[in-house]
Amino acid sequence: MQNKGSRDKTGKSAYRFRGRVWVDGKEGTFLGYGRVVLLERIREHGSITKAARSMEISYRHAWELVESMNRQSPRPLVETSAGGKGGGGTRLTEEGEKAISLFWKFYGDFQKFLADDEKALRRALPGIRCLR
Amino acid sequence: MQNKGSRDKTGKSAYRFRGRVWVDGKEGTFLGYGRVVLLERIREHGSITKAARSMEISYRHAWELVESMNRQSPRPLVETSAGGKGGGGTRLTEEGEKAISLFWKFYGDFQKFLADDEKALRRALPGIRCLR
DNA sequence: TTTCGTTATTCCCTGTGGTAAATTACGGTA
DNA sequence: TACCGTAATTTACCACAGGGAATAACGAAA
Repeated sequence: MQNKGSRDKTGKSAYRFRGRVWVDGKEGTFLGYGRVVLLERIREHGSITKAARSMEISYRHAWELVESMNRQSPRPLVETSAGGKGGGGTRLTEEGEKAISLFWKFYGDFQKFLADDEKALRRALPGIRCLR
Repeated sequence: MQNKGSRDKTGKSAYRFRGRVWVDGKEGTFLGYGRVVLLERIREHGSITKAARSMEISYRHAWELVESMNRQSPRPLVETSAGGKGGGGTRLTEEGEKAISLFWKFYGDFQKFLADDEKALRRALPGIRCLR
């Protein structure tokens, strides 16, 4: 079968410039997309359990992410308490808020870079649409 | 133990802004760092077998990457021949050369973005060094 | 002291991406 | 025709990240 390759049915290039960004700490990933969404869900729900359910990840996984973030920050992004009223809970610290806004800034800049660079590369290499 | 968190022994922030970029085609990844290095090794060695060995990946994996790239391009990036003198071999096409230079341009732009944005974010948020 | 819902921890299971190895196909060359 | 080193393909196996379930720890309130 003939390979239509790089174009979709509209004739536009089917290639897309993609990527991911994250912030590394001393033991690997410190902040990434999923981690920051988790922080936001924790702020919203006040518990790791509910935050995990809302993201459809296991409590175990969510807890490990929280632990990893807290270990890599001089001050925890999240404070937990087990037992007590309502069984306990989890609350976002000021540090956590700052981490969220820092990451979204980074993330937003990156999305803009992707769009701009794709445009620039298409302009610079007219044949890019088919890698010609 | 006290969590030293975000600084290394020099007092500089231990956080690093990282990321990956790739080019998506119609069945997922089309070009990425490993794939492009593979293309270069194929150009250098003239065989998938030797290219794979030089990268310490399995022949199977290398072959799948080549297949995937060829399927997603209107013209193959790599041409293979089985049998014949020397048992056959693999050669990079003009299309393959273009793919390599396109990706490295994209990759280089991204590295620059990472450095610039890290600098900009540190300037914009003075407390970023400790997420303070 | 019992209850309750959460955090914290452990154990087992599984899907998956990959390697390793064996086998076949290939086609020039001697 | 036999040989050779590669491409192509199949099968078996393995490592491990993550899910799920089970259990303990916790501490305020009734």
